[in-house]
Amino acid sequence: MKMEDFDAAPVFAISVVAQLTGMHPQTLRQYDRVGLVTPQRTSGGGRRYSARDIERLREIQHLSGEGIGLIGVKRILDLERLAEELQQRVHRLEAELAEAHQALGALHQKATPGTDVVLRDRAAVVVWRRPPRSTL
Amino acid sequence: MKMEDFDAAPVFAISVVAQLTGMHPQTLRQYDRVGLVTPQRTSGGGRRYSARDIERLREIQHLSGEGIGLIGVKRILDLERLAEELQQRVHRLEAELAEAHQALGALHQKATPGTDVVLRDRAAVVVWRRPPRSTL
DNA sequence: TTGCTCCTCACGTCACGTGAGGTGGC
DNA sequence: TTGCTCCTCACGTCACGTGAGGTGGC
Repeated sequence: MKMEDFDAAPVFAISVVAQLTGMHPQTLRQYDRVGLVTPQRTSGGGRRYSARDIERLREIQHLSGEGIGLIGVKRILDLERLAEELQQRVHRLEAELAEAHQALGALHQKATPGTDVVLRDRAAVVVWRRPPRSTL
Repeated sequence: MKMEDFDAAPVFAISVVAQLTGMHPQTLRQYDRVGLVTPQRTSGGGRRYSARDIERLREIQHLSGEGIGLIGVKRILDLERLAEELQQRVHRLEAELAEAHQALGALHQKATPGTDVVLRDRAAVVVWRRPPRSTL
């Protein structure tokens, strides 16, 4: 069982979540109604919140405390998630570039004298063959 | 003179902006007061809006029309700008990686037989030297 | 049964757009 | 002067949190 499963497990009743977060149960139901935090349901209809739900509630609590309305909160959470994803993608790409850069350096030592390597910025790489002098 | 200078030139009086955007002059003053859109001022104290200001006003108009409050709008505009920046950075990095990738391919043809190149995913690159068989 | 849950309806507060009212400088 | 600008104060509307009131299932 992966850790994510624990985070997503629907275990907390609404009263427990209300105590944990200090939020009014009606507020939690309202958030559910507008689709901000949608807990799982028991067969009887009771809400069961996961640890991830609670974490999201805390983020909402923070933004709402700054005076931001629910529609705005939803948009902001989406945008923050998007920005986080992009940030990670940037990090991954930078690592791959550094790797390629290193590989190029190593390979260059093995290349024939007729080939040259130029590094632009930190990472951009260009390869060209010197025109043979004999033909000029 | 660069194009940016035209976009940032403070040329529109508040009445003109109100007509252009269909917004109430008082609303524009309110946005100024809370720091959402801060136009330049004439020496007499009059507001002068730039084309960029008006563009920002239209974005605000759109978000506000969805029922998002001013504080939320400010946060969202900032986040959208951040996401856009990151997106461009991703594009640039991907282009650089492709360039490095191509360079590696070209260089590889010139490399000595003792060196090898491995491409992971679309871009990750690893270089290693085969262990000499004679020593095993 | 008791304590929890569900739901809807309603009220208070606050944000925000809009207007009035009075002022001053091109 | 006329038309524009500035500002503050105030009102109406709406979003949102909170509460009451009545219901049903472990």
